[in-house]
Amino acid sequence: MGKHCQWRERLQKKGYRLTIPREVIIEVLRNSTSHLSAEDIYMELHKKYPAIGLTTIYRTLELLVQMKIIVKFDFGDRRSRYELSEKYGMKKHHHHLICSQCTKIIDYTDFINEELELIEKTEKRLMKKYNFSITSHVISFTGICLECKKDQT
Amino acid sequence: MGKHCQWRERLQKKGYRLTIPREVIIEVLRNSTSHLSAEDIYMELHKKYPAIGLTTIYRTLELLVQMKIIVKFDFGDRRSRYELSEKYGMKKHHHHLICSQCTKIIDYTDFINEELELIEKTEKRLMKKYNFSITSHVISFTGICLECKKDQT
DNA sequence: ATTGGCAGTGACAATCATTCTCAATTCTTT
DNA sequence: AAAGAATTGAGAATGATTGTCACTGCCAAT
Repeated sequence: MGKHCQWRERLQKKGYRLTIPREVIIEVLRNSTSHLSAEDIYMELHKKYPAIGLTTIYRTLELLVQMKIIVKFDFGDRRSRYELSEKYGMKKHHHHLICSQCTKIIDYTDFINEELELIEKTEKRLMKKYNFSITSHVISFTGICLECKKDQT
Repeated sequence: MGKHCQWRERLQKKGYRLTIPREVIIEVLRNSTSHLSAEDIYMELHKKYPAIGLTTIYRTLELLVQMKIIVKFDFGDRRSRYELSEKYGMKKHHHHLICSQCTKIIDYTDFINEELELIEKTEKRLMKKYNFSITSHVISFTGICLECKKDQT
């Protein structure tokens, strides 16, 4: 078992219980190729666990974000999306490529080291200058993907 | 008159009319220190132009985004925010520093050249690899600002 | 100058993701 | 088993955004 299982301990240490919804929501996030919305997760679970309500999904996601077990993203499509944070998931750090037409999102991990180096340097300088504790960053590129480019004659 | 006035030509060339709402919405964006939401703009205008409705604000903003005269941002507070794009505004290119507590947003222009150089290089490589026309990028850092840090004893 | 047509508009209704409320249920610890 | 707290689900409420529709104002052709 790698680090990615320690979320249980993490929750319990804070007095939260391990419940079915929490188990399976994390499971869904782990098995997916990411960027699921609350509704996506609900749909996915509904097959096997019809008893779990959407409200619970939202509540659980909020808790997990707060515990930094998952990360919440806002790509411009008016709904939040979630993915396991690196520490608890198996995915490598990545950034996003967003198609503004079909809102498809591509994760890329290329050239990431170079980016991260710069980011780290920048973070340090910004924290000092603006007295700001930086906890995370977002880098994303927006544009038009191949398929959408084809479509627009 | 600098480039920042050419949005009129831009609209007209596409067959759109120059109307009061369009004029004043751009004016508000130009005079503000940015990141206004649709409602912010509505409030601002309502004093002098009570006849302009919120719907028109939304419609105009959508049009201006489409024309790339303004840029739409989604910081995680569940409402879109807008700023003039560089080409039509006077602001220098900048990135964002977001406080996750009070949602205050700091624009920073420091170290931006270094960042842009890397970004440009990365964009080129990504476009090639993923067959993706990149039109814009977002870099933002999230964290806790000085004031909020103080508050949380 | 009239008219036809369409861009532009505002009030209001509708939508949709998310949050709130509250009563019921399930743990955990006695 | 019982108390007390955490967790839950259904449904209502919220709030930003979008859709509808009738009305207005502008421009071009007659």
